[in-house]
Amino acid sequence: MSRDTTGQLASAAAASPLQIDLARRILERIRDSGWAVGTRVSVPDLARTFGVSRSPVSAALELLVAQGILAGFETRGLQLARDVAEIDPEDILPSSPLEDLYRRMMRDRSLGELPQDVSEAELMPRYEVSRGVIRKLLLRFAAEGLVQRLPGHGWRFAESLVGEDAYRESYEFRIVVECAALRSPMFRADPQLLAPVRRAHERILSTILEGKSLASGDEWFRVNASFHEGLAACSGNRFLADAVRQQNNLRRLQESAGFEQLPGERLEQSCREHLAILGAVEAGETEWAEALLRQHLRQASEFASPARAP
Amino acid sequence: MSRDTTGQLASAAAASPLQIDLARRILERIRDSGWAVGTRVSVPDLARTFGVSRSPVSAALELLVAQGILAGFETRGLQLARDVAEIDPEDILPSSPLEDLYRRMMRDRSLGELPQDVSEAELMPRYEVSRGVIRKLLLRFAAEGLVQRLPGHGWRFAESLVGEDAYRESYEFRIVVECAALRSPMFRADPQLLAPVRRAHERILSTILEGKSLASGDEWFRVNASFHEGLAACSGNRFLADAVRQQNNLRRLQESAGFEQLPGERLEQSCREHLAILGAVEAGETEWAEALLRQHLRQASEFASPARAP
DNA sequence: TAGTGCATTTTGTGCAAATGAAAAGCACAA
DNA sequence: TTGTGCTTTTCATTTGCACAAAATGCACTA
Repeated sequence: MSRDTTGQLASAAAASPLQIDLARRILERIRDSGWAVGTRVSVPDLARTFGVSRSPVSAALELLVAQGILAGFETRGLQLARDVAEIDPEDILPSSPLEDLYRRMMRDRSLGELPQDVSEAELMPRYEVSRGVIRKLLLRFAAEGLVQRLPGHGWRFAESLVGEDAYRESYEFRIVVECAALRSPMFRADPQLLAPVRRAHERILSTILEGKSLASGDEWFRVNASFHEGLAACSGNRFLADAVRQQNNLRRLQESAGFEQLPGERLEQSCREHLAILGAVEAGETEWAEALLRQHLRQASEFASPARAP
Repeated sequence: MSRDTTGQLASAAAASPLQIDLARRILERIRDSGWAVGTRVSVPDLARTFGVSRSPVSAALELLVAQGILAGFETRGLQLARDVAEIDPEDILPSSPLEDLYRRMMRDRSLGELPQDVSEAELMPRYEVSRGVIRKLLLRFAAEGLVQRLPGHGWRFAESLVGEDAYRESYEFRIVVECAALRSPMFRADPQLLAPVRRAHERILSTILEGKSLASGDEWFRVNASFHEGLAACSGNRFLADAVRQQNNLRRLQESAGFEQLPGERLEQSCREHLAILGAVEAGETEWAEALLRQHLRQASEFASPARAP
């Protein structure tokens, strides 16, 4: 059976971004819920969970079948075919060409290979993609404040790409919002929300302690995001929760485009700090939790000015 | 000479948005610099000032010529033909159909005539515009946090501020964010930013004191928004500023249904409170300003649970 | 020397058809 | 009932082209 460069089955029809995304989330869900081999996988159930129709879910499951993670029952339907604890979603799923391009453009700009002012027509042949793709990317950059439209023709990159300014401001904002979340009068530690977060942290911590490096940097980013979003969600204030989620979304791509990796020790420390904060929250000691959280964020910001951070 | 419904010369070729925008800015520049009738108007000079090429500037000047504001020299070139102090740019320049549609959609949503979840295909026939236009509008709403893409198909409008909970949460969020803005270490009272805000408040206040009612409810909304956004902008933290702006957008969505009127006395009080806060900020007494602001927001929230508020 | 008017080139937008993907419906099986 | 497998329908993205608008160059003049 022939495989292409990314290790995917070449025979599979091209998967849509939504399908790939769903496949990843389904995989994570299976892993975090600890399903046993042989468990039935229900399409309508997953479709409800993720708020989409059955079509893309079916296609996503097909991807997983192609990877040998799922298999058909003898009669019909699908079941879990093997243990997924050791599987890293990033390794087996195709990566989006759009995200690759995003990183590439960002790198090119920071290396000075792209001028400050660019036109769409200039970028099209350079990256060998259609105008639509370029537009989409530029709009995304613009939403993140990394680029802005010039009147008339062209776009201009911001002075500092991932500049220290933006970093400082981002951390300041997060301290404000997340601490306010803990202090909110409606704050309630929701075990159903926080338990999976705790499990994910414990899993990561044990991975580190076994001396293995993390499967992917992206994994830590996700767990980190789930921690902060989970806390904010407990605040009972949708706007605080939204603000935290928004920050995470904004930073996701920039982080993954970053060059420096977070050293293992720092990662371990972050993980422990998160667990400590979770402990304080679950014990109802929100003031102590707030102090820990503030300290955690401050350290993180000092640690990594223009680098990835917890 | 025939004129269309907006009072424009019908004969003129359709002007592009950039041209209209330039015409307005040129007009404001002429007015604010107090040019005398007969002053020469230089195209390359204006082009440099606004960072565009000469083409759109020429076209913008054509618009002004058509309005009798500029006239050709006998030989060549253009000159100012009349005093512009009394001219309101809004009155003479064509208005963008996109802007009108933006308001219309917002109003329809706030009145419940649009469902929370919409598809592009559903909006196209409803507003009788092409997909491109719908798309552009939805992207704009999305950038303002009023709408978000659903996975798969469709878009979803943000939870509106209906209901006690949402209101309370919104005020809690604003207190957190705006007070943090005042406390930000990078906070600098920028006169260039705050002076127009102050002037607008004084204008409104004097209008009230003369016993006249406000020109439009929308006017107070805009001034109010500019106050809060202006303060946040002084924080030097773009995320704080964005968060405030987003809240205002949400509120605007709510109020574009626009039936509730703020009683005159409450409006006057809000106005005075704003001015007091501005005074404290300009005097560098940010702590006092913060106390005032917190009080102001708290009162506003108590005053108007499900109604318009400052 | 800077500005104008016009011509040319470059760049971006709008539209419609074609393609691809998701939603919705239905018969049937466990 | 709930889930599956398939089909049909609806919806959205892509693509290519025609057109509109902005940028640029040049000859000419005050």
